Amino acid sequence: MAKNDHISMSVVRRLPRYYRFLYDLKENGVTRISSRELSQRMGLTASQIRQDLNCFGGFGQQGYGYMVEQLYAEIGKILGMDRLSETVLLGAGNLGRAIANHMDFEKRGIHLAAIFDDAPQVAGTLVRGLQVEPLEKLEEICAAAHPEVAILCIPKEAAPAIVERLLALGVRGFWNYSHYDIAHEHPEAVVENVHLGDSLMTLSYQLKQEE
Amino acid sequence: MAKNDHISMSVVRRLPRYYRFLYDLKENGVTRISSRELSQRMGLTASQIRQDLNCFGGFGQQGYGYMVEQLYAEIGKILGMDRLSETVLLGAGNLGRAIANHMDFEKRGIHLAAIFDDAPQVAGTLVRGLQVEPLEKLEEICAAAHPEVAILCIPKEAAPAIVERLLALGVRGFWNYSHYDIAHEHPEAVVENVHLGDSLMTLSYQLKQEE
DNA sequence: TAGATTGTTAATCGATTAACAATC
DNA sequence: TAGATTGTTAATCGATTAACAATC
Repeated sequence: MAKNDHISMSVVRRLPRYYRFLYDLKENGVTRISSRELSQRMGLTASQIRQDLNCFGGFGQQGYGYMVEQLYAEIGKILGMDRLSETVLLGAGNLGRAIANHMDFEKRGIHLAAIFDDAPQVAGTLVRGLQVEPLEKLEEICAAAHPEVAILCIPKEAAPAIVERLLALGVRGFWNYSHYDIAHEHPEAVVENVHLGDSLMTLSYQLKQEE
Repeated sequence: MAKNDHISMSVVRRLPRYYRFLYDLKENGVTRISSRELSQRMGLTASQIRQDLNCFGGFGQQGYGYMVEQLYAEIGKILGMDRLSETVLLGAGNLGRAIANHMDFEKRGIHLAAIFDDAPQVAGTLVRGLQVEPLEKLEEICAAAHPEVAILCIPKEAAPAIVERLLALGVRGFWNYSHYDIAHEHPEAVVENVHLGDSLMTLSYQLKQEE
């Protein structure tokens, strides 16, 4: 499918946004769109949109534009939304429970198979219909579910040991809310960090500049 | 304080990570560090660290390195961690409540003054010691608290009207978990988007590439 | 066909890395 | 002083924008 084998992360990080805009266009009954009109709606240049899309193939039609539904489907495939990755969630504190309940996992290519936490307040409770399991059952449950993704909503201190166990169980990707630097310690892992505190501090910086 | 008046967002987004690493070094009793050693710990180049820091001033000492505690304090000041921004949270669903309970707001320069939600399940309940207020009290409460930041944990459809009201009340910065494109609609606002679904989709993309 | 818009190459801009003189 | 390491300039690399030929 890919025209080039290496696509820069700058491009990849724009794909989900294209995907969302195209979904909205589709829902609003728009069937075709030019790079120029999409660029105006998204606040990008038309040139960038055409460059981005052409990393993956010629999805448009010269003189005409892009078919919204087809382009939406193509980007979905590129992002891997045409299958579900088995996934386990580590940590059922405030954040872990909110992620479990809030995310549209199936629409994001994820199937949540199990949730783990040792804390007595949550152990055994139901979260999104799943019983929170103790960590000692990690190996047993993962041997059956074969997760390739783990979501880490655990404290930094707990992360190193759990990451080791998950890697040994075949987990390849981490959606990492902890401050443990998985990518640096395990270069073979695929890591997407979500550092909410960092994001908030960046907002603070920008506010300060405006004064 | 700033040497240059415009600092690129590429640099700014690295600052919170420096801040975290320096905090850990400080906690571990490290008093000074060279750009080379920090670069090895963080997985950056020494050159980039020196370039980044020099956007804001000469914090190091030639032949010696950087004083950890001093550098930590300087970056904190640059990020605005030396004061608290009054902040309101909109939306006390799964995500809003988790954000309220989970974030170390005070350590991130934020004071959470009020939480708003109209849903009957949460209206009037206590979240992080604050009573969830109905949206009709937004103007009254903001007139007293003068928030400059709003955290949006509300659905996309609810966002446009609420953003208008918040801007009219003097809010300048938005920590935006919704899919409403504030920055595009209101170029004068400072916006930091947190699009968790987008982040998860980029993880999915990266996993797919590895196969 | 004429008009429109893509796909793609070339030009520009910005960010990162390398090199080294300044200096502690 | 000699050694180390910064601050800063220059070189490289990568990403974005502009331009235009291809083509629907």
